[in-house]
Amino acid sequence: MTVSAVAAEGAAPLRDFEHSLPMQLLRAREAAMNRFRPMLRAHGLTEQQWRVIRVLAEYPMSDAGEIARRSLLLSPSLSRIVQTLERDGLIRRSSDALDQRRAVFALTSKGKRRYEAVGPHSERLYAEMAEAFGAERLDQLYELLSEFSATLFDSSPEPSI
Amino acid sequence: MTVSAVAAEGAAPLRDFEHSLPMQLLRAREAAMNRFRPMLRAHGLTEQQWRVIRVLAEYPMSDAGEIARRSLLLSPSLSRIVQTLERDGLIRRSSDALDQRRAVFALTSKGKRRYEAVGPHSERLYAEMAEAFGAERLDQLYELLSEFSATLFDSSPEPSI
DNA sequence: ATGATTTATTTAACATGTTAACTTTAAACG
DNA sequence: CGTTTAAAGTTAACATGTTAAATAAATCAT
Repeated sequence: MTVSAVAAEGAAPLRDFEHSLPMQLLRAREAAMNRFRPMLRAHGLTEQQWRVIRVLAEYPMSDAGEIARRSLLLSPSLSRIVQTLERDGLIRRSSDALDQRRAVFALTSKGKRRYEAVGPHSERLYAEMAEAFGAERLDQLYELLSEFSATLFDSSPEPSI
Repeated sequence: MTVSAVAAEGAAPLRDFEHSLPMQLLRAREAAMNRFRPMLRAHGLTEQQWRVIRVLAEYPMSDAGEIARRSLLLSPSLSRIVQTLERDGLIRRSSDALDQRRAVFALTSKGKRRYEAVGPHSERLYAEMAEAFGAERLDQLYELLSEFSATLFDSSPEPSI
């Protein structure tokens, strides 16, 4: 009997949650990130700081909302992270003249150098991961995950009306 | 060109990391947990506390190491969580007579009642999720994730020798 | 047995996750 | 216009994530 077959039976006892999809998602992400974190740490960055830096490398002058959305960070977390990155001289904030509520951010030259120093390592680890698992299966997994996220965001149980 | 095809080309620029597998894993997990967290919060539990309670419901008298492994929590996190759960009267700790380093934990009757109160809601949300995405695809995704984790844990770049 | 080493767990320190409340500025409305 | 409401960020408070160090008890090796 499959995992979801168990879940589909209303009368079944609680399925073994260690083998639930949310736990497998967590396990898979940990498996992936355990390869990246030591490298990032060696460059003085956390995983989340690196996500913010990458967003700003691709989309300079993003405001906080855009950075948060692209990096999958909640705004309170992002708010602290940009303070740290600014303190460390990796990013620079400037105020938007048209909307005083907004601040826009960009990498400093130090931030760009950091990005260029870390990037190749990130690429290498990703390529190793892709090779270990297989490119086709990686794509298949990626597609399934995309559809899963899209399905669940659409069918939200409590719409935020 | 596929995602991993981009990653496989050494000379390619940094792929769009928002569409990397680690980000999709994060997105998918958030999509799933956003359905569970409000319910857990209504019962006065965090996601991690609920994971610990479920382990103890299935495996009473587990020691900290076993709980940590089964709930995918690092031991420092678990150490704080069991303190909170003990303070709230949901679990009870007792010392192992054979190994004084270990403490073993079990649900109190209050903890069991909480488990029985939350369980059906958890089941229902999981079943809704399975129905929205489709049972077969859910199983397919689960299997791919299992293989992914197994592959990456095996081929660890820096063996902890 | 006793000193060295390993194992289990906790503590420390800092960063982030999560929800709620708050502040400030824009936009909407009368 | 002035008032109200909505939007963008920040702060607050507590919980967890992450790494390193510390503590204590068991095991190993003389």
